[in-house]
Amino acid sequence: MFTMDVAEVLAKHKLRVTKPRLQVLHLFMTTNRALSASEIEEQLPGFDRITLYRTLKNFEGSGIIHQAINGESTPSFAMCETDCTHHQHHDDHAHFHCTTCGDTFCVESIPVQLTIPKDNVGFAIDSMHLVLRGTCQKCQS
Amino acid sequence: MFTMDVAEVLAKHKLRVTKPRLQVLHLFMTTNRALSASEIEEQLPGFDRITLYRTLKNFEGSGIIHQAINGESTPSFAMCETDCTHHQHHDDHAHFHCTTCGDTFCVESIPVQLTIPKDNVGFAIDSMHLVLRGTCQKCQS
DNA sequence: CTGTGTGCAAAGGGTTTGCAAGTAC
DNA sequence: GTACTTGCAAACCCTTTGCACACAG
Repeated sequence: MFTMDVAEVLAKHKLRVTKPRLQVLHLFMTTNRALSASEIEEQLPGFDRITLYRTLKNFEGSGIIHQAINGESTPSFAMCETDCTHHQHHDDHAHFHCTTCGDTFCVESIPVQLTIPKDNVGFAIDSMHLVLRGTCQKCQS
Repeated sequence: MFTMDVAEVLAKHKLRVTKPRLQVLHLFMTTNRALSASEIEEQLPGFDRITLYRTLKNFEGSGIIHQAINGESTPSFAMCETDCTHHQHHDDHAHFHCTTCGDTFCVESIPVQLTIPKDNVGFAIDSMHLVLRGTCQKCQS
């Protein structure tokens, strides 16, 4: 039963196992793209919106999900594929955003690593994000 | 007098020369970083907020400014360094965002070009954005 | 003169905070 | 039992829309 796996993930990250958290985490574990708060609300009718925002913040802080920077004003989140600690996320891949349907996908086939010389521009770079925008396969009629 | 240059830019993009547009454009032309709507409001006390949003949208549509994707939920804009047409912006460089002070800078020394194979992931890629996040020189005490 | 731009009010969407009741451990 | 979590209300940005007046060309 799926609840077992989902609960284990919560426990591993030292989060209390509650129904809202199980619902949201299960959704992420069965979705192959990044989700925004409003998309999650559509998938979980009746889910309390405030609880959702707090859940997302908790999951992100615990390293269960990472924010997929996609150039939109409303943030999307996706599951971290490997273990992430609180301060070091492993979202070292590009993200693609379809400007037609609004979906955001992790593109793990395009890795992103901190290869830029860190000091030749005077900035201390903590993270790099590669954002691809265009039209996804489904929307290419 | 600076007004001359600013007005010329507006005229070149076939925009009517009005006081609000001159103010906003002058601010962009004398600022070496990307600006959000709220930052512009701070710089231009008394400026009408609605007019500001419309001005930014007009400037972006005319290719005078481009949106600097920086991973924040509130968009920032910077001047296009070369001529941009309505549909093809030349913001082909990385953007750095300081997570301490919130400033966003264009990093023209790091070019970004559409070199990714366009079809090996099923996406038709229209634009690529490289976002660097960390601490700017000023905030590195 | 004509069409575009401005500025005010109002509304809309996303997100956060305060607090009492509920629940995981 | 205790501390954490939920869920409701309310508030808080940021941004857009409608409309009358003003102004650039």
